[in-house]
Amino acid sequence: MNPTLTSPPRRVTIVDVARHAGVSVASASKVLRDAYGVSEEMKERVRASMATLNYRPNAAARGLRGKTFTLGVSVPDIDNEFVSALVEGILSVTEPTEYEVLIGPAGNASSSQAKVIDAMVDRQMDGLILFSPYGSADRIAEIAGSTPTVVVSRHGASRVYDTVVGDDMLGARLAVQHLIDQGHERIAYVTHSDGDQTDPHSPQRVRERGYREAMSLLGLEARIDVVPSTWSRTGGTQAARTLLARDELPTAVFAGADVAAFGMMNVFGEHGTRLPADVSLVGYDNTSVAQLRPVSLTSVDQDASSLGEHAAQLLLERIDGRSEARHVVITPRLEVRATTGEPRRTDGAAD
Amino acid sequence: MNPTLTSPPRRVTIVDVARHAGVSVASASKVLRDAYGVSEEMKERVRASMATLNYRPNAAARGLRGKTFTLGVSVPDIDNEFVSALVEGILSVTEPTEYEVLIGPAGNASSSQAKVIDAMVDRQMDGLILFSPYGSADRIAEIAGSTPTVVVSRHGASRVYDTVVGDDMLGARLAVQHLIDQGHERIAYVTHSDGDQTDPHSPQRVRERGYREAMSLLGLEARIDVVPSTWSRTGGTQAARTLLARDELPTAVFAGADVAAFGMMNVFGEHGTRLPADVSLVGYDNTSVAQLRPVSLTSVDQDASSLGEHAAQLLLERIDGRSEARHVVITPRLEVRATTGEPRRTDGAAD
DNA sequence: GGTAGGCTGGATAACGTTCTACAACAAGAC
DNA sequence: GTCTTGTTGTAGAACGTTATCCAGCCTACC
Repeated sequence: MNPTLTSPPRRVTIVDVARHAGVSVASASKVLRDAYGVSEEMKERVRASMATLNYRPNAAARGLRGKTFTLGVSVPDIDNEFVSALVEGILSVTEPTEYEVLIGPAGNASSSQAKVIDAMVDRQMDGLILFSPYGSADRIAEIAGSTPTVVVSRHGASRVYDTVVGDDMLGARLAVQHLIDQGHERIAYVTHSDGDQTDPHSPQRVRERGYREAMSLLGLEARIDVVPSTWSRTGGTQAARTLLARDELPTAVFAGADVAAFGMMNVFGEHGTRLPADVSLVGYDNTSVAQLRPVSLTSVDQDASSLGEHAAQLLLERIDGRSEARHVVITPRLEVRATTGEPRRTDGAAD
Repeated sequence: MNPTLTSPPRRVTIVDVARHAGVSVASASKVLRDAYGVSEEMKERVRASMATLNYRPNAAARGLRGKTFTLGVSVPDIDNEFVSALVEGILSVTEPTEYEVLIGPAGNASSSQAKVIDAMVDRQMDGLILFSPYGSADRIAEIAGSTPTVVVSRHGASRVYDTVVGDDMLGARLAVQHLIDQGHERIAYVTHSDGDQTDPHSPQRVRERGYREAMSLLGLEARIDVVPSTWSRTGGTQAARTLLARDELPTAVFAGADVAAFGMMNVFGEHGTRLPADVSLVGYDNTSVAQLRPVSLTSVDQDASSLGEHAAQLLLERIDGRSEARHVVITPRLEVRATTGEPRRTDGAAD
């Protein structure tokens, strides 16, 4: 069948298209790019040749001179419901465009994150969406200097890149307020202490500030109780074990992320600690697992999908040439479910 | 600071490295690639220059002649726990290598899948891992002809690409056998009917065959009951509604995927249908959500992470030059949890 | 009827790498 | 001393595209 039996048929290039249409390569390139200076008639002819030859431009070659039409999304772990929703939002915006989205699994170490981001830059991607990146703001700014960049879920505005964040201060306040409204006073906050501890712009730190502020505002500063852990299922199990090892369990726990809350649920379940009878639990992100009926976790919703849409929108604008920075803040909302209720009356005043 | 104030500093290229080290570009390229014909002394000198100049090769340019050191993983939806585990397995193998993994969100339509796969080929990726692809076997073979390819979770061996699959026949049999052992007879199977209906190699079809065979083998062919739906949370809710609308609920449901089972759990919960008292439920994939204590779904485990490891391993071998195809089958295992139990005695013989 | 200007189309030099072919040289064999 | 052989380094042509310039040609205007 194939004239040269051994090797696979060579890919059709723009040269083949040009020859087939009887025009120069330059002209073929022009119609491919919709550039100025080609007659309607020629456009049609070249387009027809592209179709019959089944031509697809080589993105690698394109990248060398022009654009790659590729957007990179770096995420710490894809094993995160929040990330799925975010990506879905991004895709809904990019789908009608000619851009392709590729996701880089960046891991939770700042070194592996840097590696993935570098890899995306090295592949000449046209734009980057970084989800909750660990690197220093300077490093991000440096990258943004050469490649349009939008940062998601990391506070701290910049002049050189755009940001899209949920209002984590408010989200934390909503969670704490809800618990206090129900009569809780001993409310613990489970934080994420991986990555860059000192970065005041990480969601975990901002949520912590929201928690502290809400507690203080309601006269509970003495009860402030921050449990260091990580926002993962295993982090949650560890945090729960830490709490259970104490003399007295707090009456409520605000886990900074749903995943951590899930880990805690497992441990509480094993120990016969009931939710919300023995302890109330609030998560963050309102992932689809939290919405599962057997789980029914009270959680702060920050509309990941809309975060993603905004991010993609901003990125496309950046690529189109916008140079002043924009910063979008999404307002979170508390979704009350079955894991929160009134505290058990422990001290004095029996039933 | 910057000599040319406006534009960002030009990237350092191999030409800069060569000049800095006082050698030719060709030689610099040789040490970069660890190619034959360079003295130790020169290697060191060039490596030093690369380090001081902070040189990173341009992957797009590399792709034009050599390799891009990029592996593409196409997945229908990343909002799938199984996929997360798969990717994790892949990364554990590729991490020590110089290859970078990028994930393409391919969606559930066969058109969008094709688009993503094309995009990866166009970007000159060195190898492809396709998870549960929809396209025809011919189309996949065509791609595999030009780019090393490993197909995951799609049965049907090929001479031109490798495959890694769970033994879905066996998995289905394990699930059905378990239910029958507990005394069930009216066991429904919820299948996925998106995509290519006629493809006998899709997991849904193979699991269906396993289900039918197990039922028949135990004399229950009259009870065979295949519920068409989709393997997603909403698919599950629809399937559950369909079942509830019948005169009589089956005593057990084998959902072909955990996600579908989750959707069903929600609906059953709303309707006061208890698990397993009123109906037993078995999933497939043993996702981490199934393992969550409040969920505790009985499920077939096919060790996604090991699937991923095998796939990555095979792909690296392919890239290294292996040309005969290899096909790996992973043996699944049933994980019994709280959603399965003896059927309620409905007919005759009261307590 | 000359010429300025607007359209079309094409030549051609990049872009940053790889890799083949070859040059230069040294060392050993006769 | 010449010839072979082996080692180390380099020139330079790809790879597939983009984008800048320039050459025709046609029209319209003086």
